[in-house]
Amino acid sequence: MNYSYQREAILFDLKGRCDHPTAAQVYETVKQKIPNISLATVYRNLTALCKNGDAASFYLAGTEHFDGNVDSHLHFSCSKCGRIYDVFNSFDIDITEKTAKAFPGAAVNRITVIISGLCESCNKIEKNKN
Amino acid sequence: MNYSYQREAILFDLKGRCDHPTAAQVYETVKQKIPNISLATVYRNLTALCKNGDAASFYLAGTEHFDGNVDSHLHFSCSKCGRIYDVFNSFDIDITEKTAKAFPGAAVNRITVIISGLCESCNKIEKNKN
DNA sequence: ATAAAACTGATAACTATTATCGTTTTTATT
DNA sequence: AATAAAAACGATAATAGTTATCAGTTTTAT
Repeated sequence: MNYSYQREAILFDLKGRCDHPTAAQVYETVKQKIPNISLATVYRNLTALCKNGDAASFYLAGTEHFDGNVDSHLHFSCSKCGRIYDVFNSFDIDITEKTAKAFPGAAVNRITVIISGLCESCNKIEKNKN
Repeated sequence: MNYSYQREAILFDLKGRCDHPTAAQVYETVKQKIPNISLATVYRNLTALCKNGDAASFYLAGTEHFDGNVDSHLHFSCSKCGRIYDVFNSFDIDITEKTAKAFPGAAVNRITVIISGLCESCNKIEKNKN
C-alpha cells in the first residue's frame, strides 16, 4: 500500500472524532481540508483502513459506520437521537472465549454488539411526557 | 392490521426455515406458492411482522436478514460459506441487565450480537490447506 | 529520469429498500 | 347480501448507500 495524502487525512479525521460517522459524514468534513476529494476515495480508503486494522466498522440499519477506535468495545445506539455511544466492555466475560466454547472447531474473528434503546437524555424526555 | 393471504404465507415461510433469509430470498420461495406476489409486498409484510413482534431482523453487511425465531439468541456468521447459525444464549450473564448497569438512566430495547468467523466445516477446510 | 504500481476524481452501475399509485381485498355495518 | 371505508395489493419509480470503471495523476523503487 502506497502513501496517499487523502488516506492520511481520512484516518486523521476518523481518529479525531468519536461519533462513528458514515462514509458520507467523513467525506463532508475531509472536504473542508481537501475540497476536490471524491466520495469514492473516502469509501475506498475507509474500506482499506478497516482491512488494514487501522479502523473498524459496523452496520446500523443498512448503513456502514466507521470507528477510529479499534480496541474491543460495544456500541449503544439511541433510536431517538441517533447518537452512537461507546460501551467500554464492562462485561465480566470474554465473549470471544465463550463463543469459541459454544462453537467448537469454529474460528471466531470478530464480535459485533449493538445495543439499541433510548439514551439517558432521550429517556428522561420520554419519561417527562407522562 | 387486516388479514392478508400474502402475509400469512410470508410468515409461514419464515417460521419454517432457519437460514435467516433476506427479503429477496423469502420472495423467491413464497413466489412458488403465490406466483404473482410482489417483492414490495414481501418487504412491507416482513417489516410489519417485525414491528408486530412476530419476526425479527438484523443487518449483515448492509443487508437485512429476517428471523422467524423471536426468542433471544445470537448469530454466528461464517465469512466463507455465508451461512448464519443460531447461537442459543449460552452466556452466563444477561447482557441486557449488564448494559442497563453500564448505562444508568438509559432504556435498553434490543441487543444484537453478531459473531463472525469461519464455521466448523469451513475452518476444517482452511486448516487442511497447510 | 523513468517506469511500474498504486491511487485519484468523476461518474456510471448496482443492490437493497422505500414510496407512489391505481386496483383489489378485507372488514364492519347496514 | 349490499356497501363503504380501511387496509393491502402489484407494478414500478425513486432513493440511498455502495462498488466498479476508467483515464489521468501521484507515489515508489530503480
